[in-house]
Amino acid sequence: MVQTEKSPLDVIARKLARRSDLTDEETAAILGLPHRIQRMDAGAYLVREGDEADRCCALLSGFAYRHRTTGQGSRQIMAIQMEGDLIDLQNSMLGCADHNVQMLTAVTVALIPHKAIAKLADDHPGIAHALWRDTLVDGAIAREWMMNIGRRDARQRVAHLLCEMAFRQDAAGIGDGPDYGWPMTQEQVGDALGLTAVHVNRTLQSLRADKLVSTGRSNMTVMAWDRLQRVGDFSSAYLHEPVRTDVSAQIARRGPPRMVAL
Amino acid sequence: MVQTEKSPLDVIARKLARRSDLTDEETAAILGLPHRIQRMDAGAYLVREGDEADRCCALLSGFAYRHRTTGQGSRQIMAIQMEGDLIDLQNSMLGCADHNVQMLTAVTVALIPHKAIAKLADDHPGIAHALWRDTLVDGAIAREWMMNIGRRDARQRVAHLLCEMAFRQDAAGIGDGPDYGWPMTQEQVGDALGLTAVHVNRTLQSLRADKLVSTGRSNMTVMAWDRLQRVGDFSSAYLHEPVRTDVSAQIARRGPPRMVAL
DNA sequence: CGAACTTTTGACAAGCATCAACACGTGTGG
DNA sequence: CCACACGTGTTGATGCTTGTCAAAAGTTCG
Repeated sequence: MVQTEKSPLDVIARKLARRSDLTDEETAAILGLPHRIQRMDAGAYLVREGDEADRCCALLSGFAYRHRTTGQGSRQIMAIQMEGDLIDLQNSMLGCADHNVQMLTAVTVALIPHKAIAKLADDHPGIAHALWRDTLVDGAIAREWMMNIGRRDARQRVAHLLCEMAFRQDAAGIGDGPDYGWPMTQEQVGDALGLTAVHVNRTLQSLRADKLVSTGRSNMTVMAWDRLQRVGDFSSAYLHEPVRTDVSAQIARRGPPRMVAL
Repeated sequence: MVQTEKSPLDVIARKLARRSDLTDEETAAILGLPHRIQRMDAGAYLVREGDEADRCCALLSGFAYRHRTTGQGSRQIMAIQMEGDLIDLQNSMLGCADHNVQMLTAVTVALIPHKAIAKLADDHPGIAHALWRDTLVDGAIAREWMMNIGRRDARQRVAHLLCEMAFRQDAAGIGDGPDYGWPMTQEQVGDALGLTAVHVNRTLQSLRADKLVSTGRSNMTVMAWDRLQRVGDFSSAYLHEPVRTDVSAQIARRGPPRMVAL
């Protein structure tokens, strides 16, 4: 792989390369994308529903989420994004934002004009393919959430979300042993899972009482990965991450890894 | 537009052209895709979860659906597909099927090797873009379903699904006045909305009693489009169909159109 | 005409929502 | 340094929406 002296977009290239093969030239093209680095506070909006979205955002650190509200004002969180994710491809490529993108924690992002991305895709079929795959996986995750919300009870839903957050952080190389970031309030968890905050609270207490996991302000610790996985009916297939013996396989076999440097 | 003597793939090209501009050359390339026409019965599987999916399927007539089951055996239907839809792009482009694709009615499909589609996308940036957009819209629909299931009550959910079915059939040019195809059993509706068949039954009865809609074996009639839309909290924005004065706008203004020839 | 689905009905149970307080930690300004 | 507001987590009491179970009625099709 090309070793361009640590472009901030490196995280993005690596994320895409996890699921698609990129040539050195393609990697270089991604790293050369015009962008503006920016810090944003927790709670800040990147885009609001209805906006004309003309830029796309690469998350360099921190967590963000995508959500929408019904006519009656209840909110549905549709996705959690983390380091390396290209967020708002959905909105910016379709022109008009059909949902909000908001920061969950303080973050640093790279803002990229959507035209530059479209051009990149036009010039490099391999990148077009990689971006398409990224969108396909995004859809797969959405379908899994749909199943989670539609067909599992509260205990399963919460456990499933915990599993996804842990697994994805490992895959992104930002997990730390059995400890993971847990940037959501219980109200946000409720809005992601179709539950009320009160019920999430009780459900989390039950999971903690069973020594499956412990959750704190902004961190969680997975205490029994395999049991948590069973309770949450979690299988990582839908995330379409390559199976890596160092991390994922280890998780699958016997719990969160001690962590392996990337 | 190129008038190639009615290739069966014409429906597909038209669907893509609804949301993306295609040059004559690109249209011709789509129509020239290698394919095999096949009839399938209601209930037949195109792909099962876990299969290696190496072909993609274009729906030429009839309805299909995509679904998955939890570890406990309950089913979640994730999408309904109709004439003109490219189904199983999701599975075939990711290699391994993460959900089932099954026919809802008797259908005719065109089976296309996924490699031919990948090559088409590589050779024609405009087509790559169109396919990507199609996937983006698929994701937008998934998010709307997520919100429907997670944050709306049974009455709203059912009404919303009815609206979506009607609207999409109009957009695809297969609607007929206030009458539309309604290919789902109440159990399937339940599995799509995260409800039980029994509750769907009661909910449909309530909607019928309120003279919003009438549903029969395989058809439905929208009796009060604007009220149904309000009850279902339905706004067609997420479908990202171009606003056409002949059909969509008319629906938005005063109910299902008398139908306009395409 | 009978088998297999579907739709419909009724009685009852349960999971989750709702409402309302209270506890706790954190940051802010006096 | 304390007082206070504010967001978040926690608890309890209560009730409604929806699920469950079971059976009957209607439909489709060989």
